[in-house]
Amino acid sequence: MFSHTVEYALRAVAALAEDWERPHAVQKIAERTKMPNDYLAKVMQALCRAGVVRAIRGRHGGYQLEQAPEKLSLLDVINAVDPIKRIERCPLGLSGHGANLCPLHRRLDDAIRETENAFRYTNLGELLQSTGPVRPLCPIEQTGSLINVAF
Amino acid sequence: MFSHTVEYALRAVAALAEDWERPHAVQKIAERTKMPNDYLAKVMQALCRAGVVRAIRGRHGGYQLEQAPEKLSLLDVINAVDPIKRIERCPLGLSGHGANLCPLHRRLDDAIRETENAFRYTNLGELLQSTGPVRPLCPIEQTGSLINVAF
DNA sequence: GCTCAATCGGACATCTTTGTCCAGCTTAAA
DNA sequence: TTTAAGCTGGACAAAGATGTCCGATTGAGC
Repeated sequence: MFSHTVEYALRAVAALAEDWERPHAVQKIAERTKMPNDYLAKVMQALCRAGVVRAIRGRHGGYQLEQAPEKLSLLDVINAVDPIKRIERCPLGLSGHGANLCPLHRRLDDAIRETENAFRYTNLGELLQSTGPVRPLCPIEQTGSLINVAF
Repeated sequence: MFSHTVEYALRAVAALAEDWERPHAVQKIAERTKMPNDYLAKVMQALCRAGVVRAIRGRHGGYQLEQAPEKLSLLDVINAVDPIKRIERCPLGLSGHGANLCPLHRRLDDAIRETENAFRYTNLGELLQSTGPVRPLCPIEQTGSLINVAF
């Protein structure tokens, strides 16, 4: 239901959010999040243009979140790379409807709106903090030991 | 959020549902629903293979719903052409997680599940019958007069 | 049996998404 | 000032989604 690009963007910001006040190189993020390096580079550029992350060029540069994870909603990230489009008007282009959708498109748009809201009201900070009965963080193997990361 | 193919499939079954006990030719459906004739033909074949509609070949043939509109959910239609995929396991392929999703993917999957349910519990019959304060059916111009159709 | 309307299904064209490659620019640090 | 790490952006390749075309096949009605 969501594009690869969205999935990648979310993984990337989740990785940045763990230590958001310093820059992380694309290559490091790519290793961490197991996605194609060069494609991630494009995604990061998009996130940068959208103001979600900041690019620090030059040696020891990289990308870092523009704001604290608590201030960044999942919807911000999604809309930065692959905006969720509500159904504004009759897709059949029937004249004289304006915003009056038929029952079918009303249902579809309702579902889109619910999804939009679910992501609007979830911020990155929550995801990092969340703990539950079932272990919430994915462990990842790194140089022999297990550490918790945010996906 | 939904593919063109899904949109087309839904329009098509909505058109069939209005008079579901007789076959409708692809060309008629295409005119009615304003979509490309030949592409619709492919979509209808998919719906047929999935058991949503029945094909009647030969002269005076066409497609008709396999069941009454009340028995067909929007999810049936969607899954016939472009299945909604839940997130079953960690997309990063991290070992040792099984069904334990991290908070990010849990959120994503929750949203997908909600969407799935919204469509699972809406049937075509409801859409045709629904009347509300705002006019629920799209009027479509046909040979000079206005008639109501289900989109 | 013949004809014609209609589906069937393969081939192909086009566009978008995803993924790759690389030369050039920027900047920290030696 | 030189070097190397790292982003920038253009070009391009591969794959999938969408759209088009057309001959083959089916079956109702004459």
